[in-house]
Amino acid sequence: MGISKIDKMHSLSKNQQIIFNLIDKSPEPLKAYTILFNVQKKGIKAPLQVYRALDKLVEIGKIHKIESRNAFIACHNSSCQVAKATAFSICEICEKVTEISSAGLSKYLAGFKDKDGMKYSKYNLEFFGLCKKCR
Amino acid sequence: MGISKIDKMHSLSKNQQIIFNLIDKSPEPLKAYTILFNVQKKGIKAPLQVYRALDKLVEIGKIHKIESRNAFIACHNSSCQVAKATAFSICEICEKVTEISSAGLSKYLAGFKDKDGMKYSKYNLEFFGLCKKCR
DNA sequence: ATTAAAATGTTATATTATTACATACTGTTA
DNA sequence: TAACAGTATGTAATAATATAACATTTTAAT
Repeated sequence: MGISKIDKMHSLSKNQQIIFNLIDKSPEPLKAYTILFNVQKKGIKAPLQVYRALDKLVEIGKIHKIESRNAFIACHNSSCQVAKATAFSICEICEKVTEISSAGLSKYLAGFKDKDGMKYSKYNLEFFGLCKKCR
Repeated sequence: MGISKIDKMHSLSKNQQIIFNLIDKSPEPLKAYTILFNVQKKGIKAPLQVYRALDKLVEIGKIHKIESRNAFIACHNSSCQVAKATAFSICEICEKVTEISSAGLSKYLAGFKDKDGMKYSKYNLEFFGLCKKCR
């Protein structure tokens, strides 16, 4: 992709860093209160502290919310600097969630216009099915 | 589309009918507790009665859940008999939600395979932007 | 009539998320 | 460096969303 634009430095605050680390090393999406439970030993005691950090991390694109599951996953799509174009596959048995990085898909959706010619600035797509292991 | 397959008759139960009617005539997505408030005069008193009807209505494709808003909208896409392929546009200012019926979009997504060749049995897509009125 | 599936009614509770308010930290610029 | 604005934190209370558990009734097909 040639020389990439320098990422805006979003140096994470203490709570943001703690919560991002937890989500980033988790193999599965984490729910807010699971996160809360896991960071209480680090001094984060209240739901609001978690939600505030989650909101910010979503805003800057470090994590994504899986809307159908009310859970959060670290961004694994290097091209996604902001939370504006997300796609996931979700296994309906084991609940494994994977972020989909498909240039074709993102190009198609970013260019999609509805019948009134309206284009959209963001989207979230969740695919459901059975993962390899569960079939 | 020629002679259509006879729809399986899902005659709605009393609670299902009451709740579907309310959602169907609403110009905007309704939340579960808004529904509850509005049907209490009809004898539906508890959240669970609402959620059970909602679950069934979603299952048979009469309504859809807008996941990012925790709200429910009647299906306005004649081709969608079951809740397996849904796409919406959502205005980030006025929160107007419209179901998108695009043959091209549904064909593209129904045929989408990820990089492992995996196909999915369902999807939900939510586009975000500003509607005509809000721009 | 019997029966299985679906739907209902009711209470209690679990889970997810926000409001309100006070305080502290960070980086910029006058 | 003082003042300021923007961001982040801490804390308590509460609002909003959703499900568990159990008893009963209705529906629709034998």
